[in-house]
Amino acid sequence: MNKETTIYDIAKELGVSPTTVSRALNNHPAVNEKTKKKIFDAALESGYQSNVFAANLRNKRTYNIGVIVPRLNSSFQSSVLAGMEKVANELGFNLIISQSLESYDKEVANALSMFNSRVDGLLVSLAGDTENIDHFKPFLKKGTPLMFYDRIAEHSNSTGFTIDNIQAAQNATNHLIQQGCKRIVHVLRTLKINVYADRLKGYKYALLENDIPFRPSLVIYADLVEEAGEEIVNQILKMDPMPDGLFVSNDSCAASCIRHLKLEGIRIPEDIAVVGFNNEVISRLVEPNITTINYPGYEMGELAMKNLINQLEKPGEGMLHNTKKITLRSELIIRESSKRK
Amino acid sequence: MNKETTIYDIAKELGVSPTTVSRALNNHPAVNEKTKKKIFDAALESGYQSNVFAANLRNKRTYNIGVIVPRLNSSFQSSVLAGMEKVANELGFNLIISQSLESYDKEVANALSMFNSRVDGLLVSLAGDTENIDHFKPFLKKGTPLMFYDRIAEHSNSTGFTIDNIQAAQNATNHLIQQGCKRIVHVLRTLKINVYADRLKGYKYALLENDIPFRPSLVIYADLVEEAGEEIVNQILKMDPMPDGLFVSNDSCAASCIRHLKLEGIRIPEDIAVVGFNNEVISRLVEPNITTINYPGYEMGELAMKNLINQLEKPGEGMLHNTKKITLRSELIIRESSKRK
DNA sequence: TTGTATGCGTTATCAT
DNA sequence: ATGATAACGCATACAA
Repeated sequence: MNKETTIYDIAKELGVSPTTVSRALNNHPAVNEKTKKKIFDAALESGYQSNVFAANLRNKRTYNIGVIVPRLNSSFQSSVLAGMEKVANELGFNLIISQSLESYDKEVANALSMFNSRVDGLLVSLAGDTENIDHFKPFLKKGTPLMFYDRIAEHSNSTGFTIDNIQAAQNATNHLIQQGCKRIVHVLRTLKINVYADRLKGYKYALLENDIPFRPSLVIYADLVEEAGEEIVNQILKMDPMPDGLFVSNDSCAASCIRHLKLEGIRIPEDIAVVGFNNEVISRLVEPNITTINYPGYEMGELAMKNLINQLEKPGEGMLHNTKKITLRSELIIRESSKRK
Repeated sequence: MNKETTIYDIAKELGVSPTTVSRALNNHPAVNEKTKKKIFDAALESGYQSNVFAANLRNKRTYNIGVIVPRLNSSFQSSVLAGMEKVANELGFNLIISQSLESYDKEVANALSMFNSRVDGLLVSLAGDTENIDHFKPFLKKGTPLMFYDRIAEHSNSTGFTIDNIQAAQNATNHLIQQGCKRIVHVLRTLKINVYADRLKGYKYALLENDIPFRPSLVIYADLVEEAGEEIVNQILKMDPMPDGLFVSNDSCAASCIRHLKLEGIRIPEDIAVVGFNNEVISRLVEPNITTINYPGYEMGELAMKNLINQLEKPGEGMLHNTKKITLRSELIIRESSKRK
């Protein structure tokens, strides 16, 4: 391992001081153009590479943003991350990503690791297990910007990016009712996560609005993955009378349900009308195409990252520095899986 | 911003030297158990947090691994990343992720940024644009482990993780031929990427094996995204005579093709038998289910990360330190989209 | 077992 | 416009 070039080496080589080299390399205005040129040339020549640690040690900044996601291999989450990465990259920040795998313990460990890595800011979508967010307190105490997205901490003071899940679910359910559905099954993951709790609320509101009684037996809790469809359909088949509407909290799972319903000879949407959530690619490819809620994940990622970095650069000044909740627009996209008229 | 606790503060508080504190905190054997206990307590009490930069500045290690992917929001890539993150996390490494968005220029910029961030190792899946890999030379020169996966650099000396794309495509094509197909369309992205070049080879080999002439007009180059299906189907419809087999290089695109073929009244698999690639979730949800090649992305991510870190920890000793290519098992999964008998 | 002194590479302060 | 110096916080060679 040959020693690396430092500003001292360049300084010695050119007969100037390290300070001047540092200034030149950082485009400080108060340095002669000719000197600057010389220094840049020498730096290039020698393959000089700025040592970020030394710089960080002084600056107390890392230009790293941490992101904690429930899982990386989710259609929605990877869209969000793509949006975040794009913005971060453009603004000169790196993304450190870790997954909680829906486990509170892992989330705590990841938060600690992010804290020790001294990320400049942190974006989090909470794990399903998480009931308190004390593990993020060190960030707040230190003044490190912390924001949540999608699965947000309702009762914290941190900014959260969401869609209006209540309204979205209400729209979805209302739409099913308008199509003539009277017994609508709702499939969600867990009430611990705000996202699903809100959607259940919206579902209930819509029923109420239409004088349809809420039946707890029509709410199914399931892992919203492709594999869950079969079991969900089994439960539906056992219901008597059979439901005539199905509102599933994500599209992959809705697609899986549709597939298994069809295998049982049930017609979609005639026998059961189906609505999904997220507007994943899959909703446009299965047959029939799935009515869904467009959830702008990529845009949410961009927006969240922009705001986080904005707060970083201009503390206390950013438009959102004391905003608690940013709600993105989402809308119902009606397709064949629910269209009866 | 209140000043942070350092080992000096703890040292002063306890009347010992900073050295002792440093040693205690790092579990150095040569330190009295009682002293160690005292120091740990004081550290906990004061909310001491080790400064990674100062440590890195000395150690010249970051415990950060860089990953450059073509895009984050891809079903395959996010599986790989999930596998990588799991292993890295368990072994105490952070993941810095950036996307090239298939652009050579962005890849170069990202590589530079990773280099400046001094990642301990780098994992790369190349952009579609990339024709040379000189931008990774600094890593090699410095001795930073560099490995490729999926889209590997064929003529470099770096380890690459792949599946046998030639064999996989050959199997897929052979299967279609066995189902009675004589005019098989192959859809791929670009020959610049080894993955697709190899698959085209496998496709050709299978034809050759079965005395079917290779017709360049049956090879379609397209962006393998959901949106591309319509245009691909348009091209197919113009072919005379109509093809009777379709081998698409990923499942989302295959699903999209199937959808548009069906909209045109073409029966799958009777009129055209279809094979996809990757064994994405979608392949099990559309109708008919898509015959595909199982590409173990998650496992590839795990394996690549394990090997990279292994090389990091035991330079020159790892089982793979001088291996050029690791090939994972992949297999043809036959489903309804191609099954004629 | 513990401590002293020094270097890691950069940048901010102050002086020239 | 440039330079000398100190400080960032840690870890290690060497000394005791």
